[in-house]
Amino acid sequence: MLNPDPFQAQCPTRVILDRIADKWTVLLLTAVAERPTRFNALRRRVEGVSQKVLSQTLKSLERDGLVTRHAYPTVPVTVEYAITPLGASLERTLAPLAHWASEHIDQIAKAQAQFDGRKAA
Amino acid sequence: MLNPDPFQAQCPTRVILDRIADKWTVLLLTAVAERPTRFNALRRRVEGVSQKVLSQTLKSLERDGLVTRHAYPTVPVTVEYAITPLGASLERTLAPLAHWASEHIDQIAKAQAQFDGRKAA
DNA sequence: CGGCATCCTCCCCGATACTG
DNA sequence: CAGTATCGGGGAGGATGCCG
Repeated sequence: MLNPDPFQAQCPTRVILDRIADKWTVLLLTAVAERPTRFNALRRRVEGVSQKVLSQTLKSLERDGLVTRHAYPTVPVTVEYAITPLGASLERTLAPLAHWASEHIDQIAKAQAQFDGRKAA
Repeated sequence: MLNPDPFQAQCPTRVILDRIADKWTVLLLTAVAERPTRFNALRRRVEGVSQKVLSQTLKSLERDGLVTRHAYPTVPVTVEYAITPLGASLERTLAPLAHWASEHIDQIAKAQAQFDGRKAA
């Protein structure tokens, strides 16, 4: 069993955090959770993600069992990514963060302005 | 008002995610939320964080109004970091992630092993 | 359409040394 | 004790080109 202390390197919290705390993972998990989506549709949906990073991120999401990848033998090939039950449960625990963000973004901006103002003064 | 679509670059979700989705921010927020803590105590509590990155991360947490920094004029100086109400509310929305992590870490490990097994085969 | 390979750049982060 | 300054490596991630 892993060390449960959330501040030790090998505890579950740290391991999960190291996996999802990057620029795109949470965003893509959320996007795929909405509905099954094809590669390029995902690329258009999530503004700013490059093809390479999208591919990489989806692959590690697949590896972790959070999304599935299904290739249909059409011409040209169609690839659809979908959420798994495991991924959906993670997405549900992350969803409140989006709500928190919209409700508190103004407070953050205000705090930053105050902090920067004190520095300049 | 900011764009509420969570997949556009300037929406609150993206802004917040860009701020907290790094290696140490969530961890330090959680640690400080437990109790007010001094710099070196924090450093010992959170295994593996370097002095420089701890200092940087605390400063940006302070800038965002998520933690406070209070210096006591002792000799040598004592500096204590504490959570703010804003920081506490963020920490509460992040806390379920730690629970999710301990409950599902085994499933993730299993999915990874299966994925890697298929690749090798 | 959905990738992989390659190259390259930036900046995150660690190590070390020094300061009030 | 609580930082700042400096240096440097490595990896994340962007741009481009090619392929099934």
